[in-house]
Amino acid sequence: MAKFQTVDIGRSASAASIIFAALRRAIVEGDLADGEPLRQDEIARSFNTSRIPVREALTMLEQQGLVKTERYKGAVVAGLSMAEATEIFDFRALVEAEVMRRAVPNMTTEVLDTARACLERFAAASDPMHYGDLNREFHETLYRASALPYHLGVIENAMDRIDRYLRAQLVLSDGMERARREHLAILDACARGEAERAAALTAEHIHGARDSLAEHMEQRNG
Amino acid sequence: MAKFQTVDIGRSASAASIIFAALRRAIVEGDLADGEPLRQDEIARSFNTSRIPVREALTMLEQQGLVKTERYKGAVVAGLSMAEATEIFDFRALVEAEVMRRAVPNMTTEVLDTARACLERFAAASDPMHYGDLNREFHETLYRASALPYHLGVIENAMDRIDRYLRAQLVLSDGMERARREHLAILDACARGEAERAAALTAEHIHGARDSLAEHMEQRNG
DNA sequence: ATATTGAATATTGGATACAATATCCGATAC
DNA sequence: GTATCGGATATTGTATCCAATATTCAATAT
Repeated sequence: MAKFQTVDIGRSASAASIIFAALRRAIVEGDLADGEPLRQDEIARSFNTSRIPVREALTMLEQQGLVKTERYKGAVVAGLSMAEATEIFDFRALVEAEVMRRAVPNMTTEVLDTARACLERFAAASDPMHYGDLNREFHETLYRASALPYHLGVIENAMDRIDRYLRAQLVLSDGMERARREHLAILDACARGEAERAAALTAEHIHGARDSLAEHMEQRNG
Repeated sequence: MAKFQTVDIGRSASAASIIFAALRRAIVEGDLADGEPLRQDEIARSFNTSRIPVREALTMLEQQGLVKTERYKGAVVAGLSMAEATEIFDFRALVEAEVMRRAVPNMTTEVLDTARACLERFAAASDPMHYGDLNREFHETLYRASALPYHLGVIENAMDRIDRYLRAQLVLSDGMERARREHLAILDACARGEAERAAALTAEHIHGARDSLAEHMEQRNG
C-alpha cells in the first residue's frame, strides 16, 4: 500500500526520440524542403549530441518514408511525385472512410463536442499555418472513437507524408472555406448517427483534397 | 560513352540492413517467440559486428511494430493480442480487396501464369513451413498488377505482423485445403476479369483466416 | 519469515575515434 | 577546350569506450 502519492516524473526521453520528433515535425510542416539533405554532423551539433542518436532518428524517419537514405551518401527529405501523392490520398480515403463508418456508433456527446470545438477554433484561427494541426485534430478526434489503434497509426503515417502539400494547398483559393463546409457536414452526419453518410462524406472530402492538390500543382518533379 | 560494360557488383549492404533482414525473417517466420528478449550484445557477437548496427536494426524493427523497446531495458519480440490480430486482419481485408479490385484490369496472362505456378508449387510443396512463403508470393503476384506501391508496402507490413500466426494456423486442421480452394476461386475471378468478385473473394479469404485463427487460439495473452 | 537496503553485475544509451566511401577540384593528356 | 585521372576533403558506417539505468542478490532490520 503506497503511503505517499507517487508522481511519474516524465522519464526523460532518449536523445534519439527527441531528435526524431523534431525532424519529423519539421518535415511534416514543410519547414524542410523536398530533397533537402540532412547532414548527421550538422544535426548532431544543433542538438549538442553525437551522431549516434541522429542516425537512429534518421533510421526511424526512413522507415516512415519521410526521408530517403543512400549508403555513404546520406539522407534527404523524401518528396512525393504526383502519382505517389495521389495514391496516398486514395489510400486515406479508403481507410478513413472505413474507420469513420466504425467510429460513428461509438461517438459519445463528449467526442462530438470536442470535434465541434476543433471546428470553432479552426474558424477563429489567425495563423494559417496552424490550420493543418486543427484539421488533423478534428479528424483524429472522430477516428479515435473507432477504437482501432492499428488503423489510426496507419492513417497517421499516411497523413505525415502528404501533410505539407495539404497545408500549402489549404491556404490557397477556397480551400479553407470548402474544408469548413465539408467538416460541418461530416460532423452533422456523425451527430445523427448516420455512419454510411459520414463515411461517404469523408471519402469525398479526401478525394476533393486530392483533386484540388492535383490542379494546383502541375509543376512537380516525377 | 562507356567503352566497357559496367557491372553492378551488388553494392554490399550495410551491416545494419543485413541484421535487420535476418531478424525480421526470424520473427515473421516464428523462429523467435513472442516476448523473447533480443540482447544487443548477443546479436552483435553472432554477426561479428559491434552493437551499433544491431541497434539500428532494432530501431527499424520497432518502427515496423515487430519488436517493442523500453528504454534501458531492451527489445523484445512484439506479440499480438487477439484484438490486435483481429484488427490487422480486418485492415488487410479492406486494403487487399481494394488493391485486388484495381489490379484485375491490369492482369496480363503472364501475371496469371505466374500466380498459377505459385499454386502448383503450393500444392506440391513438401515443407509445410514453406507454405507461408508461397501463400504470400501468390497474393503479391496478383497485387503487383495494381501498380500501387504504397498500398503494397502497407500490406506487406500488415502481413509481417501476423504471418507467424497464419503459418501456424495453416498447417492445422483443413487450413491448407481451404486455402487451396479459395486461391483457385480468386485466380479464376481474376482470369475472367471479374474485379468485384475477385475483391469480394479476397476479403472473404482473409476474414476466413481471421475467424479460423480466432477459433484455434482462445488461449492467448492480452 | 518478510520486507528493505545497498552493493555488484548486466544491459542499454551515448561519445569518441577510426575506416570506408563519395565528392570535389586541379592537373594532365589529347 | 574537353575528358580523364588522382589526390584532398567531406560524409557516412562501424568499433571501441564510457555513462546511465536496470536487475540481481546477499545482508540486515523488523
